[in-house]
Amino acid sequence: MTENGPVPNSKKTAAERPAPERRGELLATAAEVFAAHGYNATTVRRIADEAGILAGSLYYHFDSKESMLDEILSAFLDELWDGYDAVLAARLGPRETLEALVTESFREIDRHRPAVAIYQRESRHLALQPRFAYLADSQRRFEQAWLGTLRRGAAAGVFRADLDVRLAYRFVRDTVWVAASWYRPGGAHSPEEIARQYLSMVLEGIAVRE
Amino acid sequence: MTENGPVPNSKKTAAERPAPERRGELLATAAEVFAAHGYNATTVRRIADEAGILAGSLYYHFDSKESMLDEILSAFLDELWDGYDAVLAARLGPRETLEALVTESFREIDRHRPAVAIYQRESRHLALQPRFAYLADSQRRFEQAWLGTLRRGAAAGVFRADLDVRLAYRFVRDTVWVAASWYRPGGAHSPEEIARQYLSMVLEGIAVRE
DNA sequence: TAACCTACCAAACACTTGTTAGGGAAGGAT
DNA sequence: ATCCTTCCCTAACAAGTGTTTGGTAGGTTA
Repeated sequence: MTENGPVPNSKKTAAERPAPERRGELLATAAEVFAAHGYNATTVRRIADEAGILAGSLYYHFDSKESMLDEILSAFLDELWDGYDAVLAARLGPRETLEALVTESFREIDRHRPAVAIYQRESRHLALQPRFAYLADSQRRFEQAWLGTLRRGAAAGVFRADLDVRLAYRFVRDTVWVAASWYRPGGAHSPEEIARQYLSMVLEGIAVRE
Repeated sequence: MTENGPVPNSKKTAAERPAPERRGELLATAAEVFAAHGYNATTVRRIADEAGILAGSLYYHFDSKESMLDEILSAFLDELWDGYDAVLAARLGPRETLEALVTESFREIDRHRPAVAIYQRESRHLALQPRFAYLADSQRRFEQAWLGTLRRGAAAGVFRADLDVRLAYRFVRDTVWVAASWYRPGGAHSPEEIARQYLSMVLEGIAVRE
């Protein structure tokens, strides 16, 4: 029955994968626990507890703890790039592209907060494993999109040219994504409102102009 | 000899503590490994490997893995507050206080990069444990210092008053401290240079003024 | 009724974890 | 020569880890 003897990390094909509704619920609770306590500190028994089942029962739905993490992260990145690609395909000006990317990012944080938190915490060392190589790919594309926009803007005279572009890139990137560590859906501000204020700070600064 | 039978987390007194030079080296390598892989994912055998000794030998110098973490974090926070308190005691204007706090923060990142990285990754859930209650205290003082400065500046008309102050606080705080995740000592920019550019972005924005 | 599928449980497996106990080599002090 | 201190090793322990195996209640299909 199980022919995956010596082969590690064998993914089940879509055909033999069980009905997806329950999977989704379990992945959601797993993501929540991963985000709260970190991947390594999270035991499969804890996830199962939270879901109201026993640890072994998780293995009816998933190959391994690692494959849960894999599915959470790749689902998030797939959706993220759907949004980013739509923005980039519109070929707006640099400033409008930046605004759209920031807004889109906050929407993703709103929809995938646990996944974003996990990504931030674990992606650096996960990207070294072959299984999670797509994290490194994604990071490259990410840098390309943001850095390119900033460079275009500096060349076009809409962004300041006296700044180190890579510093500015990390500045904008970090500013946006660390929000996942404190953002709580259903809070006082909508994602769009947060994006508006963040953009105002990043673009205009917090100092009063004289 | 060891009278710490049922008492958990018993700290050794300064008198019975061994010579501090070796401790310092071991703490430095432990901090490096913690920062790279996360506290929970780091095994004491890994730390010992990196130090060229065996796992059990660590327990000649330290009570437990947790006490290593404790010492790393509290040493960092002690030094951080030495610097912050000096800045706050100077009673500068809001803008100058902000500039001094940011510059001081980047200096701390330069000197305690691993500790800062660990702090960011683990402080949230560590603060819940009684042993690490000082993390929560520190975070309260931290918020007080920064939020107070921003509020003073908004009232004095040097910072924009149309922004949500708490959003601005998190904005400034995060932009500064996440730098620890990519900063490498001895890189192209000195801490002061990075602080200068970050302050320029935070205060004036990255957009060109018309 | 019989066969089957889904989603779970109960119990164990091999392994890794932080930690401890006892010992010993090197070197300085007495 | 003896003692003491420092620093480490060897070898094990108990608890916790991810995972597997075989079984089973309950519903659906034939």
